[in-house]
Formats: sequence, structure tokens, C-alpha cells
Amino acid sequence: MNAPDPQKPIDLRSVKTACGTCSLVQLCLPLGIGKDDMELLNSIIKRRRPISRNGNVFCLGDNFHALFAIRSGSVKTYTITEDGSEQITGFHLPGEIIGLDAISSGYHPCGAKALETTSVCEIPFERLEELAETIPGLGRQLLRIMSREIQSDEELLTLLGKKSAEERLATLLLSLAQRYGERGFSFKEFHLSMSRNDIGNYLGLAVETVSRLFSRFQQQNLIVVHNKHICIEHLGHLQAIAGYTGSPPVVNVDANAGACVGGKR
Amino acid sequence: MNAPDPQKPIDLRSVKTACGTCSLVQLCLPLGIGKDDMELLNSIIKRRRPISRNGNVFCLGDNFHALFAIRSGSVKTYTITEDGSEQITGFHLPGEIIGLDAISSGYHPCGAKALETTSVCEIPFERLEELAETIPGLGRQLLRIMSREIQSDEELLTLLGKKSAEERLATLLLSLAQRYGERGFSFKEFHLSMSRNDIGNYLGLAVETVSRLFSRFQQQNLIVVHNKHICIEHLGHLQAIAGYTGSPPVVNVDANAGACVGGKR
DNA sequence: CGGTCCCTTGATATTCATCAATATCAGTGG
DNA sequence: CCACTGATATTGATGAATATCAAGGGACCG
Repeated sequence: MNAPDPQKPIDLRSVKTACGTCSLVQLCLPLGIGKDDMELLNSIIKRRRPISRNGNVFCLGDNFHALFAIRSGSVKTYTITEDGSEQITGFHLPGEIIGLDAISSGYHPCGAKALETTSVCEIPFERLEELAETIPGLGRQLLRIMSREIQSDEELLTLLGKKSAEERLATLLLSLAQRYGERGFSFKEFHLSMSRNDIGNYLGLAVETVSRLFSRFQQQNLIVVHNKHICIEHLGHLQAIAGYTGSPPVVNVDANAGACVGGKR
Repeated sequence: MNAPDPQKPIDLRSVKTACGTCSLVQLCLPLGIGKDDMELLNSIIKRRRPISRNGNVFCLGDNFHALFAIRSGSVKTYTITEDGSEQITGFHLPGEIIGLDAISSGYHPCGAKALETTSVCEIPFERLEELAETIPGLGRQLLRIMSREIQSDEELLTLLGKKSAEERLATLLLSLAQRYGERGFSFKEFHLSMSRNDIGNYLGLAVETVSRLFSRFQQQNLIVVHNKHICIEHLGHLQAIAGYTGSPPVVNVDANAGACVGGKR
């Protein structure tokens, strides 16, 4: 069930113990804070026992009291629309923080469900805020993480607003490839922990369309698909499909626009 | 070129525009911080001269050095995709903070352009971070604002991923109505500062579709349209179209799922 | 081994984009 | 005030992309 780990980048035992020895430290909350401070952060974090597939990390509507960092496994976050259908808002891999959208309202506008057996670190938010007052680097990193989340949501907006079905799936595959790569796994060969249904839901497509696209991509020798196992054969070509036309993006189209108010370019 | 110097103590203009007397204080950054602290915050904020229609608040790719709060007018934020086309990521009204997506990378992944004559407050980010270390409430409010942004992006994702053209336009109209209402304007009658093109772009629809929908909504007596002036005639019906089916949304569909790990409901 | 769920593939339907023509609006200058 | 121009908006006709419906095939699990 678990993804293959070719280089064994993650020693499970050490991951279990503390942020200081967690291999995800470069991706996660403690990035850029000192050893002593890390110890403090470590002391407020609760490591929970693994959640099995389809288990909830938190539920839609839950009171917000903590953020969660994914230690291993993977998670989908989703909302339920007024008519009862689900919209998946993200797939999350180890090192990513979920629950950020709940800070403002005090309850979770999204639910989070494990796609496979998953361990998470629970980070009580009040204590995190207290800590951030004494560790400036921590507050900064939290802002950076939230900013990155906003940025990635914006990319997803573009995907849903402008891209064709082909472009959408190619973009998702490349995103997963890159993120697996950043985590020490192979970027060209990985396991999809989510169902076709989830993929379609996330990309705003019908399941059938997703299925057809996988078939088409395979026919074109872009990828090899075996159930949930994906192998990317032609990264460049896949990037081309995802929207890298190769043509240089024209940044400032309108010549008549005034200069920017805020700042030098 | 430069904004009026906020340091001068009893300059009428600065008094007029200071956070302490700004009508947007309930919506904006200073919410929930004390009078003295407000003065501090006020001292780092630069008020810029108005930007005329189509002028840039900041440009795509600019180095990030400040957030901007909208004081009056309205702004669209947008990215340019690889193939050179624009995707609008948001319309922003007074009291809203833009530029949050630039914190993590240090440059602006979105541009921001005035839809009409617009004034903004420039909030240098480094100084804001310094200040947040001494004013805990400020850091908290910043997190809340970012969280709200994430939440609203997620709603937009649902809109683009699941909703029909009709639902999308109705949702946008209701969102604008509500936000104008919160700002003390009429919620049932307002002026669209953006073009049909912008609306279509934002909603992931062709201009022609938007135009047809306006016509159809008007035929159905839901709204009255005069160019850019909108009057909502049947709020309830519009809400129904936007997705409020009236049927209670079933929150926890799956009975077999495990209990939530994080927290009590 | 049988049942269930998930995935795939084909045929048809629908929504919305695109193309094209006209209409309206906002400036500009005579 | 009017005529002129370019941008913006509306409306109709057509087509393409993708959803929906339907059926069969395969994987996983007890």
C-alpha cells in the first residue's frame, strides 16, 4: 500500500521521535529556527497514532484547535457544497501543514481524510501562537507557509478556470512528481494514493474523462499506468501538455498601463 | 509622487486617513488592537496618492516589499499563464489586503490593477513583521486575514470545479452584494467596476456567456441591469440559483469512516 | 469463490466556447 | 452639438469539449 521508498530517505523510528531528527524539517514548520527553539516547538507537538485509510484527520465543521503536519502517508482536504456534493481542495504529502483555513473562523471549513495509512503531528494552535511570540522565526515561517498555500490555491484557480482536461491531468501528475521528488522519492515513478474519482473531483472533471486521459497518455507513451502506479516516460512532453508552450510568456502586455505604484521591478 | 508623510502629528490630511479614524477598521488589519498600538501601526503605513483606472498597484513579478490595504475603489488581482493569457484571481474592495501571496517567494506571483480610481495604504512588510513581534494581536490578525484568504480561495475552487455558468454568476453577484453591504453600501444595488470580460475571466466563462446570463437573469426579473449598474430584485431566488438548494447539506455522509482524530466536534 | 467496488470503454447528450455580426458606450476633436 | 473612433457589450448560429448514461472488465476482500 505504501509508496516505494527507493533511497530509504525516511527512517521511521527517528521520524517518530522529534522535529530535530525529522527528515521533513526542510519542508515543514521548524524550517529556519534554532536547535533550542526547535526543542520548544517539539514539546508542544503531539504525535498521534496512525490513521488508517478513510479515517478523518479532522472533520468538516469541527472546532479548530490545532494545525496538523503530515508525517507520512497522504491526505485529501475537501468541502461539501450546499447540494451535498464534495469538492476536493487539495492532496497533501508529508511535510505539508493542513487546517490553515480554519484559523479565521474557528472551525474547519474543510474536512481532511487519510488516503492511505497516515501519521500526523498535531500542533495546538494557541500554544503555537504563544510560541511564535517568543520565536520570531516561527511566526515568519508560519506566514510563509500560509502564503505558499494561497499561491498554490491561485495556481489551482488558473487550472480550473483556463485549462483543458488534458492540461489539468498533466499538471496534477507533474505536481505530484515534483513533490515526491522533493521528499526524496522518485519523481518519475510513484503511487497514486487517491482514486480516479478523487482525481476527477479535484480537477473538475468526470471520472470517465480522467480514465480516458490516462489511457490516452499511455497510448502516447507519455506515461505507463498500472492501476495506481504511475511511471512518467517523457517528462518534457508532459510539461508541454501541461501548458509549457515554450513560447516566452509576455509579462507586461499592456503598454498603456501606468507604472506600478508599489516598488521597483 | 510621495504620499503625505504620516509622521507629522497634526496634519489634517493624515488625521483624516489614519487607521484610528478609518471607517474600515473593523474589516482591516488593525482589528482588535489597542489605541497606542494602532498609532504604531499607523506610523509605518504609507498612504499613496490615488491610482487611476488601469493603473497598477503592483506588477506581476515585482519584488515583494509591502502589503497593500485598499482604502477606496477596487482592484483586480491576476496571474499570466504560460501561454500569455490572464487569469483573474480576485476582485478586492476597500478594507481588503492584497499581496499576501508574495510573502513566501519574495516576489509577486499576481499583479494588481485598479478597476477604478483607487487609494491604497502601503504596509511595508518587514516593518509589519517587526511590529507584530511587539503587538501580539497584530500577528494574530494577520494570520486570520491570511486564513480567510485561503478559505475564500477554496470557495472559488468549488465554484470553478463544480458549478454551472448560472451558479457562478449568481454567486459572484451575491458575493459582491454582501461585501458592499458589509461596507455600508446598499447590498441590493451597486456598480460593477469590472468589465464583462473580467467577470468572464474570473468565473472561467466566455464573455458572451456572461452577457447572455445577465440578459437571462434580467428576463427572469432576478436583477435589473443598466450597463454596469446592478439592482438585485429577488435575493432569495438568486441565492437559490447560486446553489442554496434549501435542502439540508448532509455533512457526514460516510458512516464507515473512523472518528476524527483531531478534536471534539 | 463470489461479491463489491473501482475502473475502463463506447454511445449519446448537453453545456458552453467560438465565430460572426451588430449595437452601444466613452472619449476626442471638429 | 455632432461625427468619428475604438473599446465594450449584446445577440444569433454553429461546433467542440466534456458530462452523462450504459455496460462490461478487473482488482481486492472476505
